[in-house]
Amino acid sequence: MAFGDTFKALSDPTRREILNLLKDGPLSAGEIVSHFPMTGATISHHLSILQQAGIIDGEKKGKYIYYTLNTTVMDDILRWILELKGEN
Amino acid sequence: MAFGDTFKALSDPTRREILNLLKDGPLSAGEIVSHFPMTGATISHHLSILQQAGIIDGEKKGKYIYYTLNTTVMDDILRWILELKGEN
DNA sequence: TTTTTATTTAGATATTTTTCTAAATATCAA
DNA sequence: TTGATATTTAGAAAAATATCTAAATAAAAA
Repeated sequence: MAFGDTFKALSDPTRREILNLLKDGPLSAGEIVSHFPMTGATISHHLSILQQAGIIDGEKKGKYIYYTLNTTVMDDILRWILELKGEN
Repeated sequence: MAFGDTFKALSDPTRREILNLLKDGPLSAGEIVSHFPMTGATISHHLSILQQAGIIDGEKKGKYIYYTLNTTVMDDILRWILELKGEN
């Protein structure tokens, strides 16, 4: 919800990789897990942190939970950086 | 030097506040310390992390070390976010 | 209904991070 | 040169983080 949560969420390489995967469209938790050498529990934890930070959304469809990017928080980050650069 | 270092550097509130201070121009380590309720050693550590990440530069002038923003790394972050948003 | 599949939650451990105090280094002033 | 000031480095403790295994929950399939 705050910048801290966002940057903290983005500071982990696994989580950034998850975002890159979601760039091409929604994926279920299991599909995401299959891209990493970690357990489902670990990836679930990372997904929870990303969701908490508002960077992704999860929607349950039957047995699966599909995750999608939500870039509105990213816009806040963009603005913060531009502000820092004095280009705003 | 990598995204990880940059986001990790930005994920701490004290460090973000330091960057905000430097937005208005260079400051010595001591001047920066005076804005926080932490010891000089702690702030020195934060400055080191920011410098390691390439977000600030430090130049020694006699007894003092003046720190300045270096926003070129921020441009990489900007591009990464825009890329994620598919606006690029 | 029972079993299987998808995902999360709980609890534990190892690593990393933040912060402190004390000591070290470098520069300036007397 | 001696003493004071500015800053960093070293080492330690507490808190946060990433990861695992095992257990819990929920939905689908048999």
